[in-house]
Amino acid sequence: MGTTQLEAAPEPKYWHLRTVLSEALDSEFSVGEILPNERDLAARFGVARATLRQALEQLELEGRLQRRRGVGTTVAPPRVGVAVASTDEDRPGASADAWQVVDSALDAAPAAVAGMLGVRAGESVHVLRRRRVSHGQTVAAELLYVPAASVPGLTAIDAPSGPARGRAVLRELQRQGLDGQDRAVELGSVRAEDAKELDRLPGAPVLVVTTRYFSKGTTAAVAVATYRADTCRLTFGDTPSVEIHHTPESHAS
Amino acid sequence: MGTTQLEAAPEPKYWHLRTVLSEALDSEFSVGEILPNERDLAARFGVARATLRQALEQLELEGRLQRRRGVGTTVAPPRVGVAVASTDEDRPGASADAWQVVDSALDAAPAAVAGMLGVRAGESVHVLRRRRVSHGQTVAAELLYVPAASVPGLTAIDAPSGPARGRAVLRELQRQGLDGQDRAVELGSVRAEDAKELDRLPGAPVLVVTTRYFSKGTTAAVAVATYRADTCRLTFGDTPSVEIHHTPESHAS
DNA sequence: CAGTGGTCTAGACCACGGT
DNA sequence: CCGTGGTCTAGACCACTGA
Repeated sequence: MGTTQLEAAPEPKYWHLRTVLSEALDSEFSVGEILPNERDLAARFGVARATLRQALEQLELEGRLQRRRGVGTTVAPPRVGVAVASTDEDRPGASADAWQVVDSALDAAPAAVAGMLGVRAGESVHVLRRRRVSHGQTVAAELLYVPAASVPGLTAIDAPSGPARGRAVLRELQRQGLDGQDRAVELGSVRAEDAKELDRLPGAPVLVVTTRYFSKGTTAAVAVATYRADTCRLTFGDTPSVEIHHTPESHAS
Repeated sequence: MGTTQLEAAPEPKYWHLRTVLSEALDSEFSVGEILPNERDLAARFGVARATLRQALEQLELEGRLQRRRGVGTTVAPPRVGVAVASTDEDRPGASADAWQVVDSALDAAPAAVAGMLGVRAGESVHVLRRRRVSHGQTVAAELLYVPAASVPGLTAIDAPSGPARGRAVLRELQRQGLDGQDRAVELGSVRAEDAKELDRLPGAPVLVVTTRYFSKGTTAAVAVATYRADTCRLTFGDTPSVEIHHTPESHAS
């Protein structure tokens, strides 16, 4: 290729590109602005499209870019802070704007979940599908597993499944009283099933938050929530949604 | 390619491959076992190496695989749970085994950090480099920013920089009394500088934990810690390091 | 429809680890 | 030194969006 670079750089091209583009984003582009298409950009930098894409991938991972098939690549807004540790997250009333029940049914608990719940693997539990919307965008999809034993007062008046039933389960769970929570955060990839709802392709990176709800010394429920890693910053603590300038590349010197 | 698959699958090859490999890992491989090399695997599945690599990348992201140049691809152990919200994380005595001070110096605070600390951008603050070791492996690198105003009692007896000075800063910070913390977790990529320490290539995914320490109503310090996303599960809450079966693909139905 | 990003291929060479 | 994964290329075709 050309003789543009004169550095003795053992630095990969895509990484250098990432840096160059990152700086360009800071200085020459504004949020929402659309970048030149990948073929043009690759040509402009004198690299193959695959290499250019590797750099774009990084920037998307860091929440700097947003790419949509058929549309283009745009400059992403700073990540939104979503509060994960609010105390009354599951109270249907208080959290109506944060979580909405999509569906509910009785289903077998996966082995990992069954273990945490202390029920037999494959035992049927309530499975609530919930969705979290923030700033007009779905930022998280969740599966909430509630063993029948945790909601003894649940009547059969409501339908056996559906959103209404789900809300009834939540109400009853809340009525039992929850005295503690326990969370873990790890990196994962979107299941094909959640991909559409989160408007991402299968395999896109997500932050998986596993929550255990305790009641009277036992694990009353387990929630597995997947947050879009590109657009979300999970906040914990007393001051939930303080706006912080985004931290693209882990931290600067 | 061959006529092995008979599905009308609009599913990408790499995604299908990921699933197949994932199941194979569950049933036919044990932790630490070394997989066939990428060229062989690609040939075996009748795909290009790039496609095979895309599948491996996914599995590595999910913490199922570990790839090392010059060595090979091995089956990764379940992610280790690292407690992030323990109350006395910064007490030098109690956390000696978790965090170790690598270095310390006075340096300009990056804009984002300066904003949180309430100091002028570029103002000189104590910058502590710390490292967290778990199960004999470095799982996190951290930069702790402490403005001079937060450690008024700091004497000039110790060296102006170096690990010893860092420990002195920590001691003094602890002596001032911290009355609260505030955390945010987001996805990022390893800086080139941290890459070596974490034994990862630049750009590898990390969980960036930004912590603000409060004292007497003001932000006394800010820490930016980057955890290896492939090997770590961040835990919050009362029961820190309970072993949970890993959750590879966000969650199973 | 044209234009975008997403997938896939079949090569090549490089950087690194261990022998 | 060889074998490994990591980078890079130059193409091709597909899936989706919006005019």
